[in-house]
Amino acid sequence: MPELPEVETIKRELDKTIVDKKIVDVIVYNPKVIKEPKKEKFIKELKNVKIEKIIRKGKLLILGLSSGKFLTVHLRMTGQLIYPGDAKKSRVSFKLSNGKFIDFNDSRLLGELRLIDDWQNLKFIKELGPEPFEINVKQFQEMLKNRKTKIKVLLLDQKFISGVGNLYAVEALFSSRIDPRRPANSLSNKETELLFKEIKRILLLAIKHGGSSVDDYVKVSGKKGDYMRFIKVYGRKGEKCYKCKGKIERISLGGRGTYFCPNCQK
DNA sequence: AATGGGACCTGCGCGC
DNA sequence: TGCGCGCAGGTCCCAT
Repeated sequence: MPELPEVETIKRELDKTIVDKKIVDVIVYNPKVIKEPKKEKFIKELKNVKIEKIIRKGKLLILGLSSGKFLTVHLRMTGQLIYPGDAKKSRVSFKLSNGKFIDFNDSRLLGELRLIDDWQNLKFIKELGPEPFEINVKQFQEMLKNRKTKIKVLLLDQKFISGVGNLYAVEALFSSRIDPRRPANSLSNKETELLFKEIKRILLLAIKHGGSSVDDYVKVSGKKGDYMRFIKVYGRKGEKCYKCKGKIERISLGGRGTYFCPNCQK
């Protein structure tokens, strides 16, 4: 699932491949993924427009265009951006001035494309919490102080902190040895400090390795990320904990699958 | 504020 | 083998 490291990986690849290229045509195979404006206007306003820069905010990609508008891309679960694409099984394909395509694939159709005047006015952006790299440990501790929500659920809340998804939340809690069910305000200063450090360490390590290809995520090149070999608990229900040889359990928290080692995480 | 549920979606893996 | 079902998770939305 694309989280901050996966989206950042894509951002960096787009910087190298499609920035400064012009969109000459837009082919819409499934208009469902276009949230605004309507398909016809979407196509018309993207033609003959240059892609000037790529911005990432949390898990959202924002393409700055020469028209002054912005194309936002949220991959949700199964979205992919592929370059060069084949414009065959995509949902929307953008033909560039060099004749190549950048494809937006999305098997589950949960992804979102928007062509808008000002991305900073998006509700999603206005409500977005800070990224872990934008705050210090004191601020993180302050944010947790009065929250009774389970720590795992809070880490997934993009309004609280942005960029962390299910996989990295679970991994950070494991390496911090914190039980995901603990109320956020029950964590000691020492624990919150460790957790904060581990979140940042794991996100950075995952960026370094091009993200985790556990579901549909692939890089813009179509190649898989390489973080899977660092995964300690995610998806390992019933398997042996690498640390204590105990059994990894899977429970549901906030409707999300949550993997942890009951022996190591207290 | 916390919590739990459904909705959106489709492909996959499971049990029978 | 084939089929139906539940589940996967990011986000929004609603009810309590």
